[in-house]
Amino acid sequence: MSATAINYHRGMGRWEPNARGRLEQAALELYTDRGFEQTTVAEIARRAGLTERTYFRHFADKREVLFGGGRELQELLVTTAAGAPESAAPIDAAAAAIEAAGALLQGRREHSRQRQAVIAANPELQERELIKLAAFSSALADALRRRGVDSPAASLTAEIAIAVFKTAFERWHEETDTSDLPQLIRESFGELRALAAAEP
Amino acid sequence: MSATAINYHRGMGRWEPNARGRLEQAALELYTDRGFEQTTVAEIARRAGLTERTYFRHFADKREVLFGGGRELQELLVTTAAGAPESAAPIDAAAAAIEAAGALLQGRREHSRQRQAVIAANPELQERELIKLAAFSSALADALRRRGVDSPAASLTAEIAIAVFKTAFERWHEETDTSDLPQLIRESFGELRALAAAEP
DNA sequence: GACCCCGATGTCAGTTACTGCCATCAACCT
DNA sequence: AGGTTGATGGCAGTAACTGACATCGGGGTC
Repeated sequence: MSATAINYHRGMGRWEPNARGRLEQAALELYTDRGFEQTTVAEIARRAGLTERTYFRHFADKREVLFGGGRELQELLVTTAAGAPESAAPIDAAAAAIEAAGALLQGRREHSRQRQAVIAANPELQERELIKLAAFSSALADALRRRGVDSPAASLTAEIAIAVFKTAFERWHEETDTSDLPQLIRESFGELRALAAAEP
Repeated sequence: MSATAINYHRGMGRWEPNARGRLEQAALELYTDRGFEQTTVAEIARRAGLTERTYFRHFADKREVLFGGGRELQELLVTTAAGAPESAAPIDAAAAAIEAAGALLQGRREHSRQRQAVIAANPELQERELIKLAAFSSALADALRRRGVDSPAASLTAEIAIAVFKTAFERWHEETDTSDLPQLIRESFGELRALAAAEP
């Protein structure tokens, strides 16, 4: 196992490297230009220098090509929640996890915005987005349970944390100037406390 | 416009009446018995005494046949939220709406359980369920805004209300005895206040 | 009652997402 | 040198969905 990584120069191997990444970029471009429905998988593959059959070896379906980054985000959520101080209340551990995820996204603002514009234009893509968020919620709830939180409370806390994230994320994309996503998340959690505490 | 309804006896018209309802029932049966993926739209249509093409005139796709009842529920949510006392806080108006929806579902417990079992067994159906819930959330948020609630607060409150509904709905299906969904919803809203108010 | 229109359905052809199976061939291992 | 592996291509097949046109009983018009 000497220096195997040496072989990964452009064109050194039998195929161009990073086929997956090329597919993701080609898809985002085509979905942006023509729209999701007006794009065929064959076109995406052709632009990436591959065939349709190979596309489906990298992604389960036509939508999944936009959602590859989810795993990374989910792991960050889970590890951050798990790493919160023992003394932190469930909602605060969840808030810390959401903030960390926000900090990660802060770096890729333009990419995130372009991707979100594509998703906003198509209900099928919104469905996929929602089930990914539900998976985040489920993973976060598991992390809270590992902290000793009661099971239904963990589910509810995680759902609420994701709901807060959604509203902050939306605001972040709406704002024209370079705004700070973690800051927006903190503000939204503040709103949450006010709303839930409200007595008529 | 004399008694036109008289014509709606079984077999009196050119076609059997209630084609839509027959499709819904046939689909639920087949999805329950063989599973969603193992059922074709042609089979559903055949069991309902119709053709595949006619199925797609009643429902936009293979999944939608399970989600016809959504409009009714959404209207109840909106009208209940709108009808809450002016003095009620946003979260309380939302809670009242969710409770009313729960009361409606309480009547169809067995049907709801069978439907939910089918959905739980298939990710594509879960995606559709999630986007329907998101639509409920959006409609509820609009109703709150019409009450004068600040726009982001309305979104967040509605999202939280739906999250509470989801956890209560899940518990309702898990319990073996005949439990009361509105009661479970009230309990879950109580939990919410405790969680959001928690200070470490 | 002859006529006509309408609306729900049927028929058929076509596109496209997705899958299974087998072939290819450069890199790697022994 | 020879066998193995892994990413790819090619090809045929299924099933979801769509558009265009045909059918025909019911209800209204005159």
